[in-house]
Amino acid sequence: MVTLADVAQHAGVSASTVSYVLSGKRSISASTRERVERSIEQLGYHPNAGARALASSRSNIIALMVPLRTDMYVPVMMEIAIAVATTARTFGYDVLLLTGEEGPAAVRRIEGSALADAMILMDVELHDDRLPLLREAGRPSVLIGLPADATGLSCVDLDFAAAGAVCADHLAGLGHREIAVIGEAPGVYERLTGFAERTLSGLRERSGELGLRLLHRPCEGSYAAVSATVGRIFDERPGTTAFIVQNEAATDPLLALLRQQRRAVPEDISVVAICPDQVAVHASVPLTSVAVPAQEMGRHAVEQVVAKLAGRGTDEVVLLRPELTVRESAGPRAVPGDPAGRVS
Amino acid sequence: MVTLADVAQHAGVSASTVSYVLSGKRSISASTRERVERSIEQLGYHPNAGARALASSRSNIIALMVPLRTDMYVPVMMEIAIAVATTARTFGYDVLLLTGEEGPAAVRRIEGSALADAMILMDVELHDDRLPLLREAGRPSVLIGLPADATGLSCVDLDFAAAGAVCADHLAGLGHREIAVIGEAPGVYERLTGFAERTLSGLRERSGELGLRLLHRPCEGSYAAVSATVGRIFDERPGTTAFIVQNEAATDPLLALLRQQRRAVPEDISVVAICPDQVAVHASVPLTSVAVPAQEMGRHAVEQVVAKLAGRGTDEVVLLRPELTVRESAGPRAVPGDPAGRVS
DNA sequence: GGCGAGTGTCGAAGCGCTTCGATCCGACTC
DNA sequence: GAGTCGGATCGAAGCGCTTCGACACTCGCC
Repeated sequence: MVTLADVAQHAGVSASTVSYVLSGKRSISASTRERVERSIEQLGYHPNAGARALASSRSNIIALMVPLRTDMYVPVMMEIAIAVATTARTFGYDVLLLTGEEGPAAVRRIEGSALADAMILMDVELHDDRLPLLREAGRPSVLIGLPADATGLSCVDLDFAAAGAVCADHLAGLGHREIAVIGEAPGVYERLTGFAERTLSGLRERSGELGLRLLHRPCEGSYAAVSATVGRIFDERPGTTAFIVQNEAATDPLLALLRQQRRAVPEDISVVAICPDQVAVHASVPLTSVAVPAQEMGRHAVEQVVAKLAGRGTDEVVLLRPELTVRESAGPRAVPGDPAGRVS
Repeated sequence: MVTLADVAQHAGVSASTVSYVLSGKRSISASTRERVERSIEQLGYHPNAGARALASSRSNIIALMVPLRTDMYVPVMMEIAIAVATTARTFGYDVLLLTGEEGPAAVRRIEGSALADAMILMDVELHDDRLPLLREAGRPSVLIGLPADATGLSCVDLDFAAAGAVCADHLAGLGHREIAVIGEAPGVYERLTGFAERTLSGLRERSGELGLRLLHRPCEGSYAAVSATVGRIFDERPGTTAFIVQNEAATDPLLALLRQQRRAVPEDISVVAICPDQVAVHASVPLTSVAVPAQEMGRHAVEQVVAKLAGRGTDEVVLLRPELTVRESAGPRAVPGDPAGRVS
């Protein structure tokens, strides 16, 4: 293995000079720098990560805690994780993948072992047991999600309340008055991750202002569950003309069901989804949707954590503005006896 | 930060003794061990990862290279990644998440910097440019997937050829003679990852033996694409009575389409999928399927890499035996004019 | 022509751990 | 009771890097 000393010898300088060439922390004459760089190149030198971490007490690693479960909103998680990894690389950081399994112990372990310089947590619950540890930790951290109490913490998330409001606005603008909300699986609400509730409260508030009738039902993503839920919704509110879906897995079954029931989308029933663009685009009817900006969240989290590591940056809650993209699944409310209402 | 020296002082022993308690590499009297362990506990000591890596030249980190793209077979990838992370922890390893973006450079970087002790590569292509580097690397590696030339490398993968054969067997056993195969997106074949081709060749071979007629069509996962593909299939082979689907994203659209065309599954048309169990279970008709054992592959890869790190274990290609689970989507072929054929 | 201010480079002291002898001591043998 | 063996512990030497203070040298200036 090639070491700093090898490079120094090859370039005819001292080890510290090579180090300064690498870090840029002191000025080095152009000629020396070039010589050193050539030697590095020729010898194929890579600094030893362990030695560097030990000497500098910075590992250039960011820990990313992903949820253990692989059943829910997987594509979003994956997209965030990959965005985190690629963005981190552009700042010279690598990413350590931790699963939620270890819970708070993982935070302690990372903190204690100096394995990572900072942490990014996904899938944060409202009252997450890791939060107290993070607050008193010596290392920066950023949450993707929004806990009940965010004081002393940095967070990045979609403004789900605003997302709910945007959906309500859009459907109200199209003339809809009775709206059904197909939510995440009951388990998501039980785990108190918050985002589903925030959507709902934004939705409820705006619906109140706009005079919409809202019916909310949590729902598993399976075809059977969606079928049962939709059945109950139409039983309870036969006048329902629009759905808002916040459940990646439920979109396809919902569209399939409506088709089967000979309810045309968007002519008879409008559907607005809150989901990644990818899901919206690939649906059997391209979905008018509010995007969950997974990549942007990942990128943002890294940028914030890197800023903190650089001494810049403070604790702040960043809620990304939701953007509704009009596709084909939502149209004006069909007015009974008015065929014009069925023109898209 | 608490150091080894702090623990040693607190326990009234030398630093090396503490180290040996931790590593178990020399025998330590029970009383000393207990004293040291109590001190570790009380002080909340965690060994510094960098120092440990430097001194021992082992980082206790396994690098995992995941594909960059987030459009294809995402759930499988995520499941593998999480299985790798959790399994690695049980062996005392952490996982470094690398994206395919860097390509061969990442292999060199990890190798040179000693950031990780070993590598696991996902989404390996038939002629992957990383393979030569891995062969001459000083660190063990395991591929999830199967390249064209696996000499000098360890691989774990599902035996896709056998999976294809199992599907053919099952459908033949139910009396089907004309079978259509809906494959992965054309991009998957172009990238030459191999698994799709292996399925196909297994399928073709067994079909030949059994006298089945096979029609294979690559297909994007979108509803529109599946619709077009299925249309063409029925045009070309009106006698088709069964589908084999190897494309997670296409299963739902396929079932929706068949329903729309009033072809009942499994009464009129049988469907067998090659996909993760989760997808099969959640489909609108629970799918008879050959599982892609994501977790098992991840676990296996880690176990193999750990064995190699321990000096045990050799280069070997492990092809997991496919298992077909009978659910509800495949039944006996409907014999024209024989209503009994429609009894499941 | 000597002084201060830069500028570029070097040496050495660690960072916290592992690991290799070396040492110590009690138990056992003949 | 001297000799031997082996288990338990210690000391010290690094691992490869960063970083601080020191040093040498150049330059412009009064």
